[in-house]
Amino acid sequence: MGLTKTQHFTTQHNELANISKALGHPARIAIIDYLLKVDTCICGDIVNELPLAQPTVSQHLKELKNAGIIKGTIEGTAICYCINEKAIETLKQYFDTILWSLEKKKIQCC
Amino acid sequence: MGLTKTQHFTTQHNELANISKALGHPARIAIIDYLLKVDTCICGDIVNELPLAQPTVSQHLKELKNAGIIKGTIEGTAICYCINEKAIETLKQYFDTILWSLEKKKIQCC
DNA sequence: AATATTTATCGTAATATTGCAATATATAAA
DNA sequence: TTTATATATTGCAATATTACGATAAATATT
Repeated sequence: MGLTKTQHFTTQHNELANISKALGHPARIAIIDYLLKVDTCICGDIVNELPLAQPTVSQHLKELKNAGIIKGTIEGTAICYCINEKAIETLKQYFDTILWSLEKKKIQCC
Repeated sequence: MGLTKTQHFTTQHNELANISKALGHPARIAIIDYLLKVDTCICGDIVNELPLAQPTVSQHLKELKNAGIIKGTIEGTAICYCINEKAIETLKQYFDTILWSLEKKKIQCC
């Protein structure tokens, strides 16, 4: 098979899974790291920072963009990529909620 | 190829990617949701909660366990699964740091 | 011991992901 | 207009993931 049964799960579960999946590759984590490090948003040199060929980097950027984690706008011949704060906020809140739930339960059985 | 160039990235990047990857499937998000919902840690009925066959659920549980997101101990004939707070804490801190970095930069260019 | 119950593992088919060379596209500079 | 530069797309090979039937393993119950 290899085909996720997306339609059998809730929209919220699918959305969270999609964002997480987009972060599920070291290259994409490295891209985010780099975007945070540089001062400017013009990020044409991401390719030089990563140990991957240009088409591969382009593909990873596309996936991050599709998942809503980064935003990109054309700036002449370069592309301006930056992090979409909203997506990070969503994830942070999700994990905050989990931690809050765990505190409330106070069951430490395992 | 299909083979991630793990060795070309930092340990931290790989670790974050691994945890994120483990969350990158709606079934695994649903499992976490259920673990938070139930009061007891004995979770033998996860299979009945999910729209997937027992071997598939078992496989997803294994992945969550390998990534350190859940912990499981044998309780007689059943297995006691629960969330590993530490893993969630790691993720939360990661996103907290990102948000904090974004605030500091205050560049809203895209 | 025999049976039931619960979870794990194996094997396998279908699909997805990763990575890159080659090429296309699109703008900037000469 | 030609050339250089930057990014995207296509096509493809290698590997990974998803899902499940069949079966194994391990304990509880009778």
